[in-house]
Amino acid sequence: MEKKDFLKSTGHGAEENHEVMRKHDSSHDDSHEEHEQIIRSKLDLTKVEMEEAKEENRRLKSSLSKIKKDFDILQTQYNQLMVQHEEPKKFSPKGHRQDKDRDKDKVNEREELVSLSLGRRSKSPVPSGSKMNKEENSKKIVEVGDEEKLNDYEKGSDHGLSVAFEYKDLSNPNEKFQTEHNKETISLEIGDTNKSTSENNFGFKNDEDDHDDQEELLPQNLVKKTRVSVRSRCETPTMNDGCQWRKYGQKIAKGNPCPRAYYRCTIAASCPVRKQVQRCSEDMSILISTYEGTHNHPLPMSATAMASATSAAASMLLSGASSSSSVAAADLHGLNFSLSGNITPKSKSPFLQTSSSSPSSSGHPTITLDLTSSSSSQQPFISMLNRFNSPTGNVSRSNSYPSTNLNFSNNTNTLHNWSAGGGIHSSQYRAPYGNISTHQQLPYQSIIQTRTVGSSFDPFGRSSSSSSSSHPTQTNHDHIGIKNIMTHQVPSLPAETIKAITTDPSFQSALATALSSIIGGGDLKIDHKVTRNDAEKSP
DNA sequence: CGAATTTGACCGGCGC
DNA sequence: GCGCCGGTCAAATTCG
Repeated sequence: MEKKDFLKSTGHGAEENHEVMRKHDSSHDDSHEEHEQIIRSKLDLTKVEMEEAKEENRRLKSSLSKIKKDFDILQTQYNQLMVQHEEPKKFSPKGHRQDKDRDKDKVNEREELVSLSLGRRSKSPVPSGSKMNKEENSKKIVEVGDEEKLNDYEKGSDHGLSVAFEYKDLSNPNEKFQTEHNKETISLEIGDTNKSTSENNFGFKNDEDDHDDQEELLPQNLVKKTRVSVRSRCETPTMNDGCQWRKYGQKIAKGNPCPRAYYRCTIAASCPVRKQVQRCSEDMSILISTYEGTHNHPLPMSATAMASATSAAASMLLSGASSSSSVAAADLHGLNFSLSGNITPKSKSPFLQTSSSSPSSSGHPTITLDLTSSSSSQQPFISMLNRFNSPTGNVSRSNSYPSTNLNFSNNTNTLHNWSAGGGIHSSQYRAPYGNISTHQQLPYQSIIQTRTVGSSFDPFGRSSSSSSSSHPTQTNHDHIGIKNIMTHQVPSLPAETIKAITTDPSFQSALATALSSIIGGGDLKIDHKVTRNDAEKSP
C-alpha cells in the first residue's frame, strides 16, 4: 500500500521533471546542461527517497509479521488450552472430533473479534479447599474448564476468556514447605467458572441480568465494586482507550476544584461499565480515569489492550487484599507493579495522598495504574513496557478498601500514546477499561495453587503448563513458560503472580501487540470475536 | 433534526 | 433525624 502510494508520487515527480526538461530545451539551450544537472540531482534525490521508503516498508513489514507471529502464537496457545479444557469431558472419538472441528472454527471466529474477559468474579464464598483435595491444592494446576459448565454459567451470551488467579492461604505446613522449596506456580483457569468453588474470574458479563444475578448471589457483593483507576498525563479531556463513552453527568467533588465527569459505555446499550474522569488537583496535567464494572459485549481490539493492563491490576488488588499485610512489589522489567495486601491506612503512599481528589477514593476497592511519567519522552508505550525500569513501588489505598497502585511511571509519556493522540473526537475516543470484576475478593476465597513446575500466562487468558504438555498440539511451551518463580512467603504471592505473568515474554508480546493497535491510532482495526455461542454453533 | 453534552435536581449512603 | 457527599437522572442546550 505504502509502496504503491510512494511509487505513484515518485512517478508524478518524474513527469514534472520531464516537463521541466522540455521547457528548458525550448527556451534556453545555454542553460541546458545546468538544468540537466538539476534534474539529475532531483532524480538522485528521488532515488534516495525511494530507498528510504523501501527501507521503511521493510521495517513495517517486519514489524507486521512480528505482530502476526505473536498473534498466531497466542491463538495457538488458546486453541491448545481450549482443547485441553474440553478433552477431559469428551470420551468418545466422536466427541474428540467435534473438539477438533470446534477448535478449527474457533480459530476462524477469533479472527473476527476477540472478547477479552478481564474482570474478576468470585462465584462462591466457599473456600476452594472444600472441593479440592490437598494434593490438588498443593500443586499448581492449570484448569481448563468445561465449556458446557461455563455455558451454564454464562447463559448463552457472548463469552470471553476467563482467567482466574487463585490464591490460597498456605497455612498447611506441607503446603508451606512446597511454597518454600518449589517454584511457585499460578493457577490459571479458563472457562469453567463453576468447577472451582472459589475463583477469580476474568470475564465479560454477558448481560445485565447476569451481572445483577451475580451481585445478588454473592456475599462479597456486600463489598463495594472494585475499580481500576488510571493516572495518566493527558492534555485531552479523556483518554483514548478504545471504547465509546457517553457523558451522563459532571460533579465538582469535594477536595478537588476540577469537575469529575461521569461516562457510560455506549458500545452496547446495556453495558454497565462506567467511567469517571477527573484531573488531579495537584497536577492538572494528570488525568485520572476510573473504570468500574464489566463489559457485557465484545471489545474492540484496541480496547482490550488497556483491559489487559487493568485486569492485571485488578487481579493484583484482589490478590493483595486477600493476602497478609506485607507489601509486595514486583519489578516487572521496570513496570512497577506494587501492591499492598493490607488495608491499613498507614500503607498509604504519596500517591495515595492525591486520592482525595480522585474518583477512586469513593469507598470502593480501587487499584491505581500510575501512567504518569517524569519526562516528556514520546516513546511509545511499548518501549516503556520493554524497559520496565521504574524504581518506585507505590502502594495506594483508598479509604478502608484495598487499593493498589501499579506504577507505570517511567521515562515515557504514555499518556499521549494512550490518550486520543489527537485527531479523535472526544466522543469517539477509545477508552481503556479492563473488564474488571466488580466484586471484592474475600481472603478465603482466593487460592494460590502451587506446583513444582512453571506455568505461563498470556493476556488473553490462555495458560499453559510444562507439565500439561501432554496435549499433542501444544507447541509453544518454550515461548510462554514462566521461569524460576520462587516464593518464600505467602504474602508475596500476589506480586509474584503478577511478576510471573508480566515477565512472560508472551504476555509482553501480546500486550505490546495490543497496545500497538492503540498507539497506531486505531488504524489497526482488528476486531476479533470469540464467542462461545458462535463456536458451538459451528459443526 | 438527531445525537451528544450540560447542568440542576434528585436519590441513597454514610457520619454525626 | 439531619446534613453532606457521591452518583445518577433527565430536561435543556449545544453541536454536527
